[in-house]
Amino acid sequence: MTDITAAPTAKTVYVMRKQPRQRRARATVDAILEAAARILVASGYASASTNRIAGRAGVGIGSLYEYFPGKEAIFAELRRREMARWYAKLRAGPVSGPPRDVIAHIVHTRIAFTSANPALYAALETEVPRAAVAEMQGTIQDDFLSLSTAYLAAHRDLLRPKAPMSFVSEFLARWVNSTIHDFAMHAPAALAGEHLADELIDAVARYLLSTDEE
Amino acid sequence: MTDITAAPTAKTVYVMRKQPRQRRARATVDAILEAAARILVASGYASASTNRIAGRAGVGIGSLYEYFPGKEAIFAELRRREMARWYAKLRAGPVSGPPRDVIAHIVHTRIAFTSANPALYAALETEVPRAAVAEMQGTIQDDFLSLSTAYLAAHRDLLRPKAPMSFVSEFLARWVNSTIHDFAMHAPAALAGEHLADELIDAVARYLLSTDEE
DNA sequence: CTATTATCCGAGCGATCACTCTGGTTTGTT
DNA sequence: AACAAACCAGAGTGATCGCTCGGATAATAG
Repeated sequence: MTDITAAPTAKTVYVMRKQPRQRRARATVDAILEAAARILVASGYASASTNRIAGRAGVGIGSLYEYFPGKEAIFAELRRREMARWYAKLRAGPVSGPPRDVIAHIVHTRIAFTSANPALYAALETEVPRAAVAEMQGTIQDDFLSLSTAYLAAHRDLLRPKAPMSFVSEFLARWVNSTIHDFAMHAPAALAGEHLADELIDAVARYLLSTDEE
Repeated sequence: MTDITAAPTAKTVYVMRKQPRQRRARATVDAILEAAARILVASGYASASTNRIAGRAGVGIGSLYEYFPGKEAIFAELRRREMARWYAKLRAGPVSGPPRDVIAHIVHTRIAFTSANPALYAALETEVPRAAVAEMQGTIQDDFLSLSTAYLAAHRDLLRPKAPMSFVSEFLARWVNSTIHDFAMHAPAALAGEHLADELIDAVARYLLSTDEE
């Protein structure tokens, strides 16, 4: 006599069971992740069953569960790797220097990251339940934020907004990030054009700095 | 001999099968939608099965399928109703007049809408697969955009940006919308404060208008 | 009151799901 | 060569899923 209105007990484990040690095993994991990405893009999260992923990857279902405790963990790992790629690129550019250059670098990097594999990015952001990646937003996203905060603090004298520095920093990070994200979702064609980057950089600069030139 | 790697045939019908005609039936539909919302918020989209929704709503599973062709249609309808509420509020305020007033009205309305039922809003936006609501983005969202476009065109002489008007309009709509959305998702506490609205209005005004005052 | 239409119900069906378990194969070590 | 550890495989299991169908009940029309 089970109560159908009750919530099923969730396990919520989003970490890999173990890391592959041999080259062969690393290839297996990569194949699983690639298959998961392909199915996700083509058919959505709901139809990306573990059996189907394993089948497409050319590995046994047992091998899949050797490394991943469940379906969510696969996509969490997929997203983790994508994010790491972005953050590396972000760190590679000018993270200190004239504000306009830093702003431009961040905007361009963010757009480039989104454009690299638009379909996968969109699917990861919209199809995969947020719970599966909630933990990760406490790592990389926070790093991004603290980077922004540190930069602003170092250039405090140039800044116009009189709201608390901590808020301005968060406001900027979310603004840039979410706007590009929104374009990527609903108007991906605009990512390739020049207007988006130009206007965004312009808007941020006008908000952040006192208007002196021109 | 079925191919496990193949995608299952999707039906993709997101419209109600029929509208309830009697009062009794309208109550049934409302109960279903409310139960769906509650379960979605409490346990997520994945565990919001049709059987569970019907059970929680206190109606037979057969009644549910009398009005909805499937699970997705329920949440599509739920979202449709939420959106209609927002758009009505938007139209109720000053949609013409001094730019700063209009900007402020849009920002405040948008924040208020998100704050009305934060948990439901968040769940609808993050848990429900986008495919289930893609069609709707062609109706209300477009209305919002055309409203914005019309206003800008009417005040062309005041505007500073030299990018094409059509782009500026889209840029603004996405910027405001996505920024508030992002705060609602990841830092809902900030919605209640004054900084978000103030800084957002300020940033938009500085971007859109020539800096004269101060 | 009768006929018709609208509404409601829930047992149960076929499909699919996530995941386990047992046993075989490859790789590395000594 | 001998052994252990890492890796791979996939048939099968129990649970759950979305959804149908046939018939009961209530509202409305004539």
